Amino acid sequence: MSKSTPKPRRNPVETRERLVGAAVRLMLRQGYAATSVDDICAEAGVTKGSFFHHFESKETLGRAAVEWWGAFGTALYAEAWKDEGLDPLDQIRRFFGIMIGFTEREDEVCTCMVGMMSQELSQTHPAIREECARQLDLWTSNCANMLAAAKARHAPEADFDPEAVAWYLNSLWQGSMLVGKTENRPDIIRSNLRLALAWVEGLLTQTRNPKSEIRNPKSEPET
Amino acid sequence: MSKSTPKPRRNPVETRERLVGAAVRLMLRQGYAATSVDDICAEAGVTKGSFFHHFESKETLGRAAVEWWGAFGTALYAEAWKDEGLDPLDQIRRFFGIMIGFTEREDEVCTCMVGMMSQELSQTHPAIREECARQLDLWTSNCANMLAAAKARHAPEADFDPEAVAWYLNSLWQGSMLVGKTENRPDIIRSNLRLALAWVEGLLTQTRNPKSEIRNPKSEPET
DNA sequence: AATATGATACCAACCAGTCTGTATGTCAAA
DNA sequence: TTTGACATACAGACTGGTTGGTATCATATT
Repeated sequence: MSKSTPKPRRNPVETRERLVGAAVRLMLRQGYAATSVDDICAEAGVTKGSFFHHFESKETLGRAAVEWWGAFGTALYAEAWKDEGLDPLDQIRRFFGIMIGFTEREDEVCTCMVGMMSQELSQTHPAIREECARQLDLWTSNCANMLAAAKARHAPEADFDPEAVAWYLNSLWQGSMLVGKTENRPDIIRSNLRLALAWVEGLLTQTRNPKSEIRNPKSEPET
Repeated sequence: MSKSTPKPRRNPVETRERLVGAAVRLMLRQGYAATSVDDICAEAGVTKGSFFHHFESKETLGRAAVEWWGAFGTALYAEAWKDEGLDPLDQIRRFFGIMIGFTEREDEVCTCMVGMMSQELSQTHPAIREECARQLDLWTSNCANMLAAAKARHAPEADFDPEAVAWYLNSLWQGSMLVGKTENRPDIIRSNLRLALAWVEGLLTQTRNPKSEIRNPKSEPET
């Protein structure tokens, strides 16, 4: 126990983490462009030389910040699907519970790094846009898997496409955080999530779609 | 007819419009912070002296740009409710049709000034956040009115709160544009809108909610 | 003449990124 | 175990360019 890392002056791993953490904190509040490299260095307690030793550019750090947020989210959601044997519908319920919990943190605005960075940068910083897209893909495929499993178990006859529903829920979640932040009303987010969960539960108790003039359209991905 | 404004060199109204238009075009692409006053002046073909004659600051112009976008949107949606006698459910269908149309414009990214500005600035520029909130309020109350009218006419017994559903749809719309832009897949937006319309139609053909364990929660606005 | 517009030059602060130098840790040879 | 060469990690002054905003002056419209 004499060798328990006695606070070395140099700690490249920690320095990197501090920079990424500072970037997440500042950019989550101010956005990307309004956050200067100097701001980040000051927040992290690190100098500029160090910054550019670890990251080749501000954009590179931006990407790393989005990645960090993705890992953070994945860890949060993991609670929902950690139990192997759990009924997928209950997993979905937990999934919604986690999101609702995220709106209930004190003194923390309910917002998403991926949504913020993509909204601000998707048309000018392709590398960051791609990283954001990767994170959305991840969320959606996890969600679609739960939906597909729940459908197989509870309503194999139901007429919905798990992936389309997953994109729908992802969009609703992102938009809810945006609206909640704009209106300063996290209760809207919770209300939206409850309506969406009820809808999903409805989809999964449907044995045969009763009368749907409107059909679920085939998706048409372009380029 | 001799006095039909023979192209005066000075035209404060037009100058103002050119500046607002330039700001909308540039900020819609690059965001607020990344768009400089010089950029805007160049795009508008106007000099800086003129800029600061018409707007006291960049932030003031930002607000004006959000207002402009709101008016632009209102004009678009007006198509849905211009016919006095139209069945409110058909108004809603038109409403969705207008949004779908908005995703189908060629060479134009489907995005929203209000969502962009609010996402980037809501925590640092209160005045702009408030203007964005005003625009969302407008959209939502128009939408809620249609829903309430449709409910009164088609399903007075139905168990849903028009305002909550309107916020839900607003969130879905905003989030869909965000996700569609991130993924470069406008088809996701359309798919989401179709699912949402089907859901709304379902709500309105509901005579008595069949079995709803999950109830529509009372909203709890804070501060 | 008075005022509303617009043009131009200019400013101090700030920007991302570079450069040069120094401190620290590592590892192999002695 | 000591030494010393070397790569990594960090410090901070500096640079060329840009930022939002101002001061001043010119001209058009009333």
